[in-house]
Amino acid sequence: MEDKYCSIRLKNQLCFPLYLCAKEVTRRYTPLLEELDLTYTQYVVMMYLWEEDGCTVHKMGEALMLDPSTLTPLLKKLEGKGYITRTRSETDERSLNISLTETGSQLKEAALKIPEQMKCCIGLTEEEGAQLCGLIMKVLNNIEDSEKE
Amino acid sequence: MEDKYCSIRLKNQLCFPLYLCAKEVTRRYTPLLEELDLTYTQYVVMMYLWEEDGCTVHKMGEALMLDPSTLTPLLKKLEGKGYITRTRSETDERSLNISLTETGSQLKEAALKIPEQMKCCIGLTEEEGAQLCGLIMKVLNNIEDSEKE
DNA sequence: CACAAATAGTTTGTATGCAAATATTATTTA
DNA sequence: TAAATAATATTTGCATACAAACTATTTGTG
Repeated sequence: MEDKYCSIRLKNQLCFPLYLCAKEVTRRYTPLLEELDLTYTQYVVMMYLWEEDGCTVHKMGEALMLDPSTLTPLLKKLEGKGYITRTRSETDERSLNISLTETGSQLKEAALKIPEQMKCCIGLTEEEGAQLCGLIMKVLNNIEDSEKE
Repeated sequence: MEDKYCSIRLKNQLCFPLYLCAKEVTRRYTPLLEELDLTYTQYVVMMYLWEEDGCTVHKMGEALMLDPSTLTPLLKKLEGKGYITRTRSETDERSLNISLTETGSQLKEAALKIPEQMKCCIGLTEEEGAQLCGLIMKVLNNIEDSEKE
């Protein structure tokens, strides 16, 4: 006999393990990042800055898909730690330039060990990782598309 | 020439698209769940209750991997909406029994349309979905194992 | 040029999430 | 059985996240 409510059973939702996995991976980062005095999101922001030093809040938000209202307090915290500076752009007073301090820049060295440690925790082969990443990107793209509808 | 900092580049992190994907999927649920007056996490809790009515906070937390300190305020909100009741267990005064009200139970009907709508947004084939789910479960298990170390 | 519209950040309000500390009740053990 | 321990939920503190409202600045337009 077919269960009418089959579709709404927790174990039939893809979203739930996805949600759990992201949450647990993030949680697993926490103790590793303690040494750098960074939270997970702060770590992501720093990774972005190590590649795009001097960007604006807006550009960072686009790249990381983070709302400016999420970034503002987070960037102030990073400024408080002495990792970045926040200065109004001279060419456009609306924009805020986010730049690494010497300390923030050098933190990159200490951060090098993090990916290695995490790779062990996640424990996928190169191939599985690529496969997972591909599927995730597909979902991400589909989600964005479905929003325009 | 090999880049020393290659491993720490944002695009080489598996965690980042995973984090983004979960976040975006959750965000995508929000407008759909508005009709049920539920947030995403509240929806997950309700799905659990539709299968495990009368459970305790502890048992729910184990199953959903949510801290009791996350569940307490959330369950109070669901109680405020009239979807559940929270009553001390008679056999063990430490435990709290979470039960669906008639309204909460009937909400299941309206919720039936949610998975269908989401499946479209996510846009994976049956096979891709299963593959993604398998990989995610593998990561989840590895993470948990790595914690015992 | 003046005013409307757009852009960039900030603030406020609501909802997670987890860790650590706390309170209460139940169980174990000496 | 009295004291120590364990189990369960709550409270507190901190850190995201996003939507909506707001401020300041810049750009587009009649």
